[in-house]
Order: sequence, then C-alpha cells, then structure tokens
Amino acid sequence: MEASRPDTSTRILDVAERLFVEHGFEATSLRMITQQAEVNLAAVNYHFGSKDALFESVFMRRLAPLIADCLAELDKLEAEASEEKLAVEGLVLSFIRPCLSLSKDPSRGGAMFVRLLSRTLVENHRLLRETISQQYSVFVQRYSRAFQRALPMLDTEQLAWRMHLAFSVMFNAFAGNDVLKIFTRSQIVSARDPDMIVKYLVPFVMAGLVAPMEG
Amino acid sequence: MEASRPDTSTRILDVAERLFVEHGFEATSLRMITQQAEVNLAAVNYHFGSKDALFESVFMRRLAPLIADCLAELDKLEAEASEEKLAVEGLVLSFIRPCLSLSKDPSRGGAMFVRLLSRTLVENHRLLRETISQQYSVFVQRYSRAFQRALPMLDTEQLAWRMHLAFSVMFNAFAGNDVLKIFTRSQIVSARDPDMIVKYLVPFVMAGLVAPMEG
Amino acid sequence: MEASRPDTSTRILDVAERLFVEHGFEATSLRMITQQAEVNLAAVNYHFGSKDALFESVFMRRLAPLIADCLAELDKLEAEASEEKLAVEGLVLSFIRPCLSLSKDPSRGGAMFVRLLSRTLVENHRLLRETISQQYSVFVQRYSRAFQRALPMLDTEQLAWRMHLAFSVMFNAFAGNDVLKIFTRSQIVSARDPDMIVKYLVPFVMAGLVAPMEG
Amino acid sequence: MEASRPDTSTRILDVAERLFVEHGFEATSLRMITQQAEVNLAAVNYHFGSKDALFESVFMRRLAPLIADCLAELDKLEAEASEEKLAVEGLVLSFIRPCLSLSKDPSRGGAMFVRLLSRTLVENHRLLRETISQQYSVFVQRYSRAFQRALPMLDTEQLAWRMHLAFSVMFNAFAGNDVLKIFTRSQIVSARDPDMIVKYLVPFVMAGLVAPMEG
DNA sequence: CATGAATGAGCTTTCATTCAT
DNA sequence: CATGAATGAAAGCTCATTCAT
Repeated sequence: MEASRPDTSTRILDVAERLFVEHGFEATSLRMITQQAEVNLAAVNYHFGSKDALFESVFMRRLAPLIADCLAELDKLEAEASEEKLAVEGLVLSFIRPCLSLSKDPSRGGAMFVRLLSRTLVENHRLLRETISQQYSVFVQRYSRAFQRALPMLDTEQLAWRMHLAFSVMFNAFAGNDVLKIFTRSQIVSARDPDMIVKYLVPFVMAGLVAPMEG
Repeated sequence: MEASRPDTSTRILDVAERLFVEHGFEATSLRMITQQAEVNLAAVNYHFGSKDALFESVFMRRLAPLIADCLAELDKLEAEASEEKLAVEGLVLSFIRPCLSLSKDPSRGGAMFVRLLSRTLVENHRLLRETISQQYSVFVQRYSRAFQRALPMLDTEQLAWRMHLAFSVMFNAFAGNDVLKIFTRSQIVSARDPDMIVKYLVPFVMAGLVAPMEG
Repeated sequence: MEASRPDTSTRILDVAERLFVEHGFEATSLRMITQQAEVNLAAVNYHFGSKDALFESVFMRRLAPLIADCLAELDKLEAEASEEKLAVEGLVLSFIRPCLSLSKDPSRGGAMFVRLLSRTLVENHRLLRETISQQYSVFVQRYSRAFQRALPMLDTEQLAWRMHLAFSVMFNAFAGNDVLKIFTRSQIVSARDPDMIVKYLVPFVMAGLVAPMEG
Repeated sequence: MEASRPDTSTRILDVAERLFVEHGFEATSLRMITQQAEVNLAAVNYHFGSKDALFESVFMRRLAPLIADCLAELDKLEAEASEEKLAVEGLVLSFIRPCLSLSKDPSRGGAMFVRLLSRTLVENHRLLRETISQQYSVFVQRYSRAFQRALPMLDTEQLAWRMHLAFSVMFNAFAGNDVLKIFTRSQIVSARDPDMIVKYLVPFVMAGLVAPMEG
C-alpha cells in the first residue's frame, strides 16, 4: 500500500509550494509544512538547510524547466521567422503556453507553482532578488530582443513599458487572484481555469502591445 | 518646538503604511513599527486594538477618500454623458487620476498607500476579504455598471474578464514592482514616476479594453 | 508576604550566576534559569536582550564594584608607601581581601561570582574578550605598575610571568575546584572556606612572587 | 596517494581534541567535529557510541601514557633516593617533564591535550568525575605519598593545600590561557612556549611548596 | 564497515498581546 | 492617556542519537 507515496523531500516541496501560495512565505511556518507533509520538523533543515533555501528549492524545481520550455518555443519561432518579422502573438503564446501546460499538471503542483511564481514576482520577494536573477535575466533578455524584432516601431522606453505591463497582466492572470472580486459569485466557475485565461487574456495583452501610441 | 510632529496615532499609521509596503504584513512586526515611530510598543494595541485592526486603519484612512474621489469623478462623467455612450477613456482616467493625485501626496504617504493597496489586492490578503468588502463592493458595482454602458458590445463574462485584466495591470503599475527587472539599470529613472505611468499605462489599458474579440 | 522577594531582573541574575558557575555558560539553558527564577522565559530577552547580554550583566554587576574595591585598596597602599618600597604582601592582600569579602556575601551570590569570575578567566571565555576588556585592562595596568615598584629586581618578562602565575593560582583557589580531588574525603570541610583560602594561599603566592631566580 | 591520512577514528579524535580545547565540550557539536574531520556524522556514534564516550576516548588516549610516564619518573626517583629525603624539585619535574614532552609532540595533538587536560580539571567537568577517577586517583595517591616524604615538616592539611595550589598553577600554565592578558601585546611571543613555561614555572612552584609557614 | 536519512527534544529568540499602574 | 513589565505561544533552527541499508 501507498507504494506511490513520494519521498520526504518531494512531499516537503509539494506542501510548501501550496502553502506558500495560500499564505505567503512569511505566514507559512515550517511546522505547518511538516505537519501536512507528515515529516519531522527537522527534515526541512536536513534536506534544504533553511526555510529560505527551501523556498529557493521550491522555486527552482519548476522555474528551470519552465524557462527552458519558453526559450525552446522562442528558438523555434525565431528559426521559422528568420528574416521575416516576428509575430507578436507567437511571442505571447510562447510564454503563455508553457505556463498553461504547467497549470494543467494533473498533480496540481504545477498550477500552484504558476501562482507562486506570479505572486513572488509581483511581491518582488526578497529571496527572488538574491538567487534567481541569473536564470531569470537570460529569460528577460531573450524576450526583450524578440519583442524588439516584433515591434520595431517602438523605441526602447516604449518597449520596456509595454513588456512590463504585458507581463504584469499575464502574471496576475495566472496568479488567479481576483482584484475586483467580480468572479466570486458569478457563474464563471473559476478565474483559474486555464482555457478561460487564454481565451480572454491573449486578446487583451495583444491589443495593449500593439496599441497606437498616444497623441 | 517640534510643533509639526504628528501625534502618536498618526506616526504609527505613517510608519506602518511604509513598512507594510516594504516588507509585507506578516514580515512587519509591531516592534519595527513602534521603534521607527518612536512610540511605546503597547501604544499600537492601545490605539488600534490589534495588529489586524492597525492594518485596517492604515487601509481605511486612505481608501475611503480615494473611493470617494473615484466615485465623484464617475458621477460627473455619468451626469455629462447622460444618454450618450460613456467614453472608456474617461472611465479609466476617473480611476487613474485619483490614484495619481494620491501618489503625488507631498508627504509621500499617499504614494506608499497606492502601493499598499495594489499589493494587498494582488496578494488577496486575508484582512482584505474580511473587512474591506463593504466599501470596496460599492466601488466595484459602480464601475461595473459604468463599463457596461461604455462597452455594450461585450457580454457579462467578457466584460468581467476585461475589467479584471484592466484593473490588474493598473494596480500592478501603481505597485511599482518591476516584474521583468527591466528598469533597474536603464536610463528610465523610476517605474514609479506618476507621469510615466499615465503616459504608458492608459493607452495599454484602453487598447486591451476595446480590443476586438477573438475569432 | 514575600515582601523581600527580589524583582524579576535580580532573580534572573542571581539564578544565572549560580547556574553559569555550576554548569558553564553553554550548558546552562535559559529554560533552566527561568524555571528556577520562576519567571517567564521571555523575561530574559525582555530585560537583557539575549543570553550573551545576560552573561555580561551577570558579570558586570559584581565586577565593577570588585575592581573598584581593589583599586581603592591599591590607592591607599600607594599613598602610604609613597616613596618607600611597596610591600608585596600588601599588594596580594589588596586583591585577596575584596575577593574574600565578596565571598562572604551572606546571600552567597558574591561567592558564586568569585567562582564565575575565576572560571571565566581560566576558560578564556569568548564573551570576556569582547566586552569586559575595558574595565579589566585598567585593573591589570594598575597592578602591573604596583608590582613593578614592589619587585624592582625583576625584569619585565620575569614580572609578567610571576604575575601571571600568581593570579592564576589565586583565581583557581577562589574557583574552588579541587584539581587533585584531595579534599573530597578529607576532614577539611570545604576548599571554599574563605579563611582557609587566605591562610594557605597567601604564603604560597608570596613565596612564588619573591622567589630567587633560577641559576 | 594520501597514504598518511589517518583513519576515521583517529581523525575524529584529533579534531575533537582541538575543538574541545578551543570551544569547550558543550559548545562543540558533533557536526563541527565530523565536518572538520571529513567523516560522516554517524561515524562518531558508530565508533565511540556517544559524545560523552568520545570525550572519554579523547581523554584516555593521552592520559594513560602521560600518567604512566609520570609514575615511571616517580619510580626512578624513589628508587634512587631510597632512604634519603626526596628532592621537591625532582618531584615537580617528574610531572612537568612528561607534560612538556607531550607539549612538544610534533603533530601538535599532544599540546592540545595538555591544554584539554588542564581545562577539564579546572572546570571540574562532569565527565571527569564519573569516568577518569580510577587512573587519576592512583596518580594522586602516588604523588601525595612522594610529597609527604619530600616535605615531612608539613602536616596533612598543609600538604594537601600546597599540592592543590602547586598543581593548580601548573595546570593553568599548561592551559596557556593568560588570565591577565599581559602577554597579548608583549614581545613574549607565546605564553605556551614549553621552555618558557619550565623556566618561569618551576621556581615559582618550588618556592610556594617549600615556603615557611605563616606566623 | 559505513552512511544517508530521519527523529524527538531542546535551543534561543521573537511574536502579539495583556495588565497594573 | 500612556507605558514598563510581563506572558504564553510560536517561530526557525540545531542538537545528539538511531536505524535501515
């Protein structure tokens, strides 16, 4: 029985991932994590060293493959488009699709992580600045160059702002928090339904990116 | 001398506002607040009753006037437009303008609060759900109806999503956290400069709101 | 009733003093201290800030007066002897007497402290090096000069060594630990009896200090 | 390659010896030991059973030969002196010489141990009382009888005190902790230099032992 | 023979809160 | 009106030890 029970490290990571999303890093105690993961309290420090390091492990477990997927899609797009203009929609989808497939992870851990990622970036979390910058900066640079090719009419500042706004709204959509409390009682079952996200999010982001400039 | 030093309650509120933005609610201890405010530790509980209640006070001090300002602008718009179609841009600005004037508060407290508001909504903070719903729900209802008039071609679900996305990106822009770390080394001095925000944010949000539907 | 019960800080200091002597600093937990002092565990950090700071407080409470007493005796000796040669025995007693009167403290706290002082010096405790050097270095300088006057035939190195050895044996005698386990079963009730100490210790130290040089 | 690397047990003993001296028994964790010794954490319990037992092993590895050396010197002295009076200086040197030759151990382990021995005795460590009494009591008894022969004019109590004081100061000198912080900045390179110790220590101890009685 | 994993107990410290004054 | 003192709870972390392999 329970032959499929994941090992200690994995159970800790899974529970921590969920609790960090639900309550935030600070409000999640190691005791909450270890009780739900049914492991000894000291196991966290044994396997990860500290609460901070646990956060980093939770983060990196999923971030590295996610970024790799995005960059792979980007590679493909750039190869296909070669000398032609890159399509904005392709770029947007090259980011959204890997996020969505992570969201559809049957164990639900992936969906948790997408929300954790969004929340962490939006909060500008302390632990993010210190450790994750390396991997993430490659990601940002690649997308910056790609968007530059796709939207050549925008100057550097314009482009930076539009990317900033576009990724903000995408991350927030994935975070699944309803800032307007609109969906709480509506028939729309869940703002976190992946297909809903793509249906409504993509046109919104696209329009914002290609909008004519003011004046 | 020191006639301009605010009283105990106000000093607590000001410091708490800043620290809640900088470190988040959980990571901000009453000791941090009372030390920086140079008041007795027990003063917080004396004046506000609890840390939760302090948060609510911090929040309400600015939220009520802010919502009032927004609704006043909305009243004016609706009066002017009466039977005509409401302009989307007017609606967007009726929200952004009060936020910006708060951001320009010379004591900087207002700017702090706008970030706190954004951060709290994005985090979907526990204390928000419990206490602030009343005032906030009036705000949401008024804007929902106004956008319904301004964008009659959208069905309920479409409209809900677009508002959700639009307010997400606006709140995030005000929160001032750069999810892409794009602005850190660029010549763009600060992503939090209010006028930059309106220059780039409004066209983006407008375009997203009025975008043609997919398919 | 219990009108004479010392206040929280004092109770903590008294118990800590005893336990630090009995078990050493590291082996004494705050729980041991607070349980015996019948105070809340958090009281230590409230009143002293940390375990390290508690140690320093325990130490300084008695060290400052003790050093003051020694230096007062030294002042008197130097005033009396003015141009004459200082008597070695006087110097030795100017240190031993204040230690002994502390040892005879009816509350026994003083006796504890003399042992703590000895033990701490002999262990060369980490906390000693950092904090207590100031006061202590004045003490050392004054005695160094006095012994130089009392033993002018010794060169600097000789004098340093003899003082080192003399104070070592005095501190050890006050520490009351029987390195030879000689007294354990003997009729000598206690190696810590202050008068015994002076009876046997003074001649031993004196002889060592004034011994003819080798060769 | 690395043929000279000692085996696991020895590496643990060597590191433990040093760390026990540097930080004391309680403040030295098994993790510190096993990390520096580059062995598995469980190896300590595997090879020695417990931290207490490790301490005992560290202690006994060197104490047994040291005591044997001292007693051998004592045997020789007593054989030579047979019916004559035993020379005090010979007795003192019969203890100091083995300690010094241990101090000069080229691997420095011996020097560490002499300091550990001194420190442990001066601290009156718990583990000392329980385990080491057997061997040590033989040592004490032999020296007690020898000093009785060498100093027949002293009554039992006098003798016990003088031995107590004499061994105290010798142990402290070997411990190498400068209670007066005199040597820190002086030209005297190190209070732990073995030859310095014998040059200054022996006359001091001798004088104290043979001092005329008070009054 | 040795080790990676795990554990229960305990550590110091900080928390928000209360209360007598 | 305000505060110094005190408190119970809980925090993150480290401890020596055990055990299956």
